[in-house]
Amino acid sequence: MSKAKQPAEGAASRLDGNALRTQRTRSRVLAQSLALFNELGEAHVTTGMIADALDMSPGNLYYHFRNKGQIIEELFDRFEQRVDVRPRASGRAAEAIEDLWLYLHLMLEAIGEYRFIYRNLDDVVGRNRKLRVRFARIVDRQAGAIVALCESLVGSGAMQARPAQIATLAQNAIIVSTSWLGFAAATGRDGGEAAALGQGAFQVMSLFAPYLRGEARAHLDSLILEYID
Amino acid sequence: MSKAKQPAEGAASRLDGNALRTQRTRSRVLAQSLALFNELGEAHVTTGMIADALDMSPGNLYYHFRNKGQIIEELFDRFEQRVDVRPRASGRAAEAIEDLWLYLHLMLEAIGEYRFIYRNLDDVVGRNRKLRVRFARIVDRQAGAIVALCESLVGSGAMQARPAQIATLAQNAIIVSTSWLGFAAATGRDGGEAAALGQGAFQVMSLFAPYLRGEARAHLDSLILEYID
DNA sequence: GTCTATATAGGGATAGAC
DNA sequence: GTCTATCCCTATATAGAC
Repeated sequence: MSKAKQPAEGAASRLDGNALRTQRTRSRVLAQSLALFNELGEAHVTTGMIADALDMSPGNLYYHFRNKGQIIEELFDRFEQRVDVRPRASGRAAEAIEDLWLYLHLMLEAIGEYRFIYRNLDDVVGRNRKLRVRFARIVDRQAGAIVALCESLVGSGAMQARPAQIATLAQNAIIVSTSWLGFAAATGRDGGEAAALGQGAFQVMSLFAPYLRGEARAHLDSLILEYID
Repeated sequence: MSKAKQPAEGAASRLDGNALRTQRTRSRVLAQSLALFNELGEAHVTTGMIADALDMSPGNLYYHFRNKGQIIEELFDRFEQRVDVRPRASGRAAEAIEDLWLYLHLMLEAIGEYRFIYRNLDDVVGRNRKLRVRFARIVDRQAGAIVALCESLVGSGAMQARPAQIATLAQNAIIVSTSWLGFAAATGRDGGEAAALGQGAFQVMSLFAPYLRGEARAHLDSLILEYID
């Protein structure tokens, strides 16, 4: 499926100095692109800006990447791996709520690291058939993970919710996680990325609160208070 | 604050035939722009496409509007008026839940009509200082309206929630309302605008369900079932 | 008020030297 | 592998005739 990306490969298949250098340059481009995309929005970052930031010529950048779309797709690859986390699912009630907390926390961190994807979902993902399908699959996995965590909570008596409610709850949790950063930016209240992330975690966790029972609910409240200071 | 927009005004201040025609042309441009923005996304609609769709020359379009940004701002004006709805707030419990339902429904409709704003919040609103402030004010009003409706529900015993919970709930309701359409499009499951809107209403209303008590909750469930068929 | 023609600018991408 | 130079296209916006 994936073809060789570098032209100079037929002669020597060993990883010589040049190949290493190539890989390093590609990585630098990806890292710099991610930083600029996150800061300015993908559409407002030109290939020239990326090259400039690396003291590199535009031509050289295009030696390593066919086009701008390829940079985006490779960043999406990395995000896809980064976000593919199997949640821990311990049986005990006291830990189940922390499992949920941990999982959502990891998701929000990953979203923050690759927020250019979420800042403009429509342009980055919505218009690219391949990415749209892959993104939908990521969302499905996330929903599945959240549902499993909720079922674990229900099993231990810490949560009270019917399957249909859990499904809707999981959807809403993903929507809020997905949209919070962009929403905060659009209303101009992000006030720093760290603050926005903490507030986002609070918003997401509060979705689950009304379904929790007994000490699980108190436990969640304390986790929230701890997190947002 | 707002200067005269048409040059031919010093001579005759009465509304003669030309002035009427001008206004009509401006309206046609705005309507066509809205349709195209909603369909393709603001960034992907050129002034030439708008002119073409109206069998009009680009030059003529620029006679009526200084630039593309002005079209966007005037559409935002219309949206701002469209969305500025004071919710009804009746005292009785049975009606209070319908007041909330009605208000959210109206919001979702308005968002659907001007979905190009929400489809790409960052580009349309986030980068324009004036629009960003105005959008934040709209969100504040919406939050205030939802909070008031919830307080009314609490007062009549139909809802059980503390003020802090209500504030967070209102925020989440706005985030889901705001983001649902874009999210559905990005995951490729919108399956028609009407369906997406109904599903969005369902997602939003389900946020309130766990805080409702007694027959109010049953009432909401029936409203939801009715709405999504 | 509307048109045609065009100036202008930016950014993606390529050619060819080194 | 990297650079310089440049092509090419698209889109905003303007000039000036009718």
